[in-house]
Amino acid sequence: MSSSESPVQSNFIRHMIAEDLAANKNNGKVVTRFPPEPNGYLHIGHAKSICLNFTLAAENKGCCNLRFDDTNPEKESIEYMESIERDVAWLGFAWAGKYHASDYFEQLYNYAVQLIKQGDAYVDGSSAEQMRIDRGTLTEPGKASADRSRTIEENLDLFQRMRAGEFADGQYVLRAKIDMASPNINMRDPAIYRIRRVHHQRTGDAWCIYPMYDYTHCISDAIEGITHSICTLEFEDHRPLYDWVLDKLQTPCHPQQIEFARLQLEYTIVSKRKLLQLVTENHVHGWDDPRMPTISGMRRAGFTPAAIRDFSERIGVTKKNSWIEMTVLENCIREDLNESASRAMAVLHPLRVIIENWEEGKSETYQMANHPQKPEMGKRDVTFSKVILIEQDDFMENPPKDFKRLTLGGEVRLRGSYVIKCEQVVKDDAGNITELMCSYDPATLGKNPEGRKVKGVVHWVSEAHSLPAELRLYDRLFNHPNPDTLDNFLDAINPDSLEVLQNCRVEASLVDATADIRYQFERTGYFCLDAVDSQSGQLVFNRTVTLRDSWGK
RNA sequence: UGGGCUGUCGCCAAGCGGUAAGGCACGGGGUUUUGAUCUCCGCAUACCUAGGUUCGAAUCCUAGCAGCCCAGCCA
Repeated sequence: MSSSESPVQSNFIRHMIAEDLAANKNNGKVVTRFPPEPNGYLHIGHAKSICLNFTLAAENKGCCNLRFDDTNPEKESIEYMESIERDVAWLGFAWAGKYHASDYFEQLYNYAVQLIKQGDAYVDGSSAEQMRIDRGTLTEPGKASADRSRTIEENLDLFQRMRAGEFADGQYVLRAKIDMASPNINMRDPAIYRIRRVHHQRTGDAWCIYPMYDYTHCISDAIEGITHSICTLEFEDHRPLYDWVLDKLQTPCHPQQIEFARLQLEYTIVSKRKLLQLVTENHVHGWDDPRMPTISGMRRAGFTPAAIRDFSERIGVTKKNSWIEMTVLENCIREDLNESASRAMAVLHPLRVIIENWEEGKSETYQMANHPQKPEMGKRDVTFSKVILIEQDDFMENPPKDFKRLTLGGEVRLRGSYVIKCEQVVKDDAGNITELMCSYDPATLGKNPEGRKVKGVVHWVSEAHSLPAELRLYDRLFNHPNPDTLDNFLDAINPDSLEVLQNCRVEASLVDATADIRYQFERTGYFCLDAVDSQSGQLVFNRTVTLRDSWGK
């Protein structure tokens, strides 16, 4: 991990683990797991969980497993599993073991049989609708199903026949026998197995009954010897069930479930359902669209694993629902890229500048530092010639008072090159500025002009020595801080979340750009080559984030 | 109105009875051939509220108030 990452700070889970270690609980071991359901792509919220689980294990000389919670084949797929593995690895983490809840289906079945034998589970023929009614409400206790008193023998027989496929989907369900009057609704005899004739991506058609999350998760944790089972707040009410199952069974161990608040980031959504909707309804161009808060989208946008890890550490871990401002994430990527990105020059909206007193056909090539504070990052060639391109808004005829760039009759420094002075503005019939006629001061290459101060610095490329490129400028996908609070989150989509600039010109050194090299296009932002659409001769760059701008363009 | 959880600066967050860390944001100064970076300074007599215990309370007790989660054969 890069040294730019923040030092670790205390949080309640670190405290708990430290106490467990001090008490020699779990023989001093720390084993965690990241347990995604493969029903979508990983997003920034998952990154928080991934970083938490892997980091906690690593800093305590423990290990962390990757476990797919694949108990609902209706929504899951191999494509999602592959993307998840790719993203976790990309974030920089190595799992100790890669498991699937489906690896445990046989054991899970045997444990269920055990529960039935103990009188702790029963087969219920109630319809889903009836079960819902019998469950009661938040303020009223539930009612027992008639099947609750079925004998153990009958339950055993029925459950075995459920597995054998003798019944229709939904005809029976296996329920834990706990307490229909519990104030905690999760304890009112929750279903732990359902009949579903769905092809499973890993077990094929071997099973027609599938275990439910609450029953599966705790046992999977126990089988893997997980010590600290970290999950999000909404599972807090499920902890009594987690513990109940493990208390009833002779599992290898009894992990401790710990809940923390999931990430909520302003101006984004992390609901898998909504993310999927953005993709299927083409509001974005796929799961890896750089505007998506998915790991794959952020990767394509140019985010670095180190920045995401740093972000996860900075936002902290608590049980408090909170909203993180976008600036925190932006600051993380800027901080990392400022250190590591090579500088280059790119002109987004070109304006021709003719250097009148420069000899026709002559060119000069300089070496420019790839990083102003890091000479070890080397240099690159940049060529200057008679016709150069600067940014349109780096010139103003009627500038505001604090304008530091080029004006008619004014001077400006061309970054890494000469100071030029604007002598004349050339316009077309419509009054649009088409060209600037300028002069250069030959005494200003590598040194300041004598007797006067030039405060503005502007980036540029030589028209003849630059390359055409498409630049994609991304802005936040939503223009509302919390789209989820709207009746329709799609109403919050920012119509200007993507601006495609087709006529950009970038310096020649960028022919060698690859998607994994990050650049700072000086004065405009951090960019990287688009991994999907860029081709040699047709460069496409994605803007990761702008530079901080205290002047406010 | 059942149960669970949470409440420290605009946004995060440390703090665990000894007198409010840090980050982001914001405001101001300096350096600068990126209006970037870097750097310096400022930014909660105050910890949801009200009582109480204590020499001393954000930390303990009591009572309120506010917010979040739970009634899938989803996870």
